[in-house]
Amino acid sequence: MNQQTIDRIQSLLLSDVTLRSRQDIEASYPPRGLAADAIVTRSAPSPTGFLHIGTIYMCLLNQYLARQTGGVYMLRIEDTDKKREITDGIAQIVAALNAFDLVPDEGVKADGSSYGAYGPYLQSQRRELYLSYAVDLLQKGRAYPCFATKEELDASYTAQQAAKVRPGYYGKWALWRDRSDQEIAAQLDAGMPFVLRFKSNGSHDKRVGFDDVLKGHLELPENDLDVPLIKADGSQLPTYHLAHVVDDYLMKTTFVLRGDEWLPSTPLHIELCDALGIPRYSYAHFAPISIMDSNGGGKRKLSKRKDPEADVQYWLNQGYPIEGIKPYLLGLADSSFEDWYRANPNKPLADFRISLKKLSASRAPLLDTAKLDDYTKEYIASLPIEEFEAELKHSTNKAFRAALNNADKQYLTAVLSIERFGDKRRKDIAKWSDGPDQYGYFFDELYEADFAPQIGALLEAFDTTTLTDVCKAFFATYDPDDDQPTWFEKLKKAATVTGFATDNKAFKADPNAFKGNVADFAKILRVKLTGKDRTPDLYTIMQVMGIKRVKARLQVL
RNA sequence: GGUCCCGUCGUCUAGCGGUUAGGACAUCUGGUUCUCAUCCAGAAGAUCGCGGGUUCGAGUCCCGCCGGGAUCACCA
Repeated sequence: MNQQTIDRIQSLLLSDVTLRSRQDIEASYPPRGLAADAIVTRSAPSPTGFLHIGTIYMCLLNQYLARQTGGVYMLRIEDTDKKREITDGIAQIVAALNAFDLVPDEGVKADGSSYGAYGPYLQSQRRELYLSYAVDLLQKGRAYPCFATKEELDASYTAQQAAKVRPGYYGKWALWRDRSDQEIAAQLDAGMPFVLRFKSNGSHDKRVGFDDVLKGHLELPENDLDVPLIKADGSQLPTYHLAHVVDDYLMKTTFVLRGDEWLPSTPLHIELCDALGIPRYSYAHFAPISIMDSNGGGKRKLSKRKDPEADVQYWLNQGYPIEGIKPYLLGLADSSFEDWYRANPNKPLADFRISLKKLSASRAPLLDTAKLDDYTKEYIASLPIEEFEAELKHSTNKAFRAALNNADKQYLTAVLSIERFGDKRRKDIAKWSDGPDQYGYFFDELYEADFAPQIGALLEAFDTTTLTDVCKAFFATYDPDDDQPTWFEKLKKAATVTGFATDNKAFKADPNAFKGNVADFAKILRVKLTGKDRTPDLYTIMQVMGIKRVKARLQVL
């Protein structure tokens, strides 16, 4: 292209922004003056859909690495694809980061406004910056306009497949790379839109080497693709590639931590850095969270489309406590976390230091619900009763919430105190949505509505007379003032009277001689009282419920 | 298909030339004078993807193969 053509392209690119010299721009992004080993990270999600659990994972990693080195952790919103953007995308991201205590040192707020000295942190507001660098490339002969239509590109791709060559816009397949000034002028005269492409000097047969922080020294084929730099969709916004290289340069990112799906495009980013004359980045490509395919397809990357689990909201809606999810994610990132967590139950999670060595060993962390449940059960069991109560009262189950709020304060405390102290705490709640099932039966309205209907099915092995006899025999001697051993002695006596075995050996020797054993006897009482066959200790339940309620539920009038 | 990454119990992993291949979660058994959970004790579970080398000796180093994953958009 001659200078005239170049200048014409430039003025088209700069139709509504003023060109800033790189010197001018770079002067307003001074060095950060941090210690040499301080890591500056950024996470750069795009507001294009629900918030991916992988995004939270990435932010967590970025925050830890920055914080533990006295560095800076930034949030940059990559809103360069206006077609896919959703309306409250940014607010969603910010809210989730808040909830997970991953608030960035610099970044954007829910309303999209930036905070921090290296902003703006919203890419759509940095357009003149990208355009200035794009023009720099254009003037240096490292960028050119491409007027190829979708159809032409598709045809090219088809031809490449037929010829069994590597697909892509490169070399002789780069349709507009070597067009004459006349041809370009003709398109421009006709007012055709163009995409500004990078003019690659690389060769697929040569290799670039670089040291990945996590994967070690890598030798990849050089980039030879003339990728789009500035879109032709009318937005004049950059593609990820240009944006990444420009932003991280200006924002002084020292550590580009990103999912390893980016590995193949790293040679391109290196070439872009070289073409722009800026230093190459330190890349840290980590393995993204994967999942076991429910259709027997084996392990694969979490998919936004196929896996509801990929959506952070999926976990939050079910009431998984964030304080339980976070340690789980930390364990995924660094396998030494589990030991640390156990050894330091009272230290804040922020005290843990993620080791790069361990992170690099984390190859394909699998989202394992059973293990997550273990973490969240442990967390919920460890909660002080006041917090436990407060969280349960946030339940999404309306009736349960009402029951808790209307309950007598003393009664509620007694209910929630069951097996919540000492070493043998109950660990049967993994998520807050489990609350109604575990505690609902203590409240009469819920017992009637949700639990009593189950009784028949649970006790179908016994005939009605037996059930009546059991309840009567037990209640005849029941005294709430009895201590636990006395209570149990009486229970055994009642069991004997109604034909149940109290000697398990005798029962096992001749089961037909009895209606059941003590366990069966207790089960009848348990199910009558709670509508469940799995509950905490029966004695305590009766103590908490009070004699009136016990009597009513055993239906002994 | 090209390119790259990866390959130790069901799952996540420890391992960094000599180990009875360790742990966690899950599973199972027994005990904790009532169920479940918890807790305690214990069990089972890995021919370290396969085949060749190098070495006195290989999960650990080298080569080949196989398998899985990622990527090849005006999406990030």
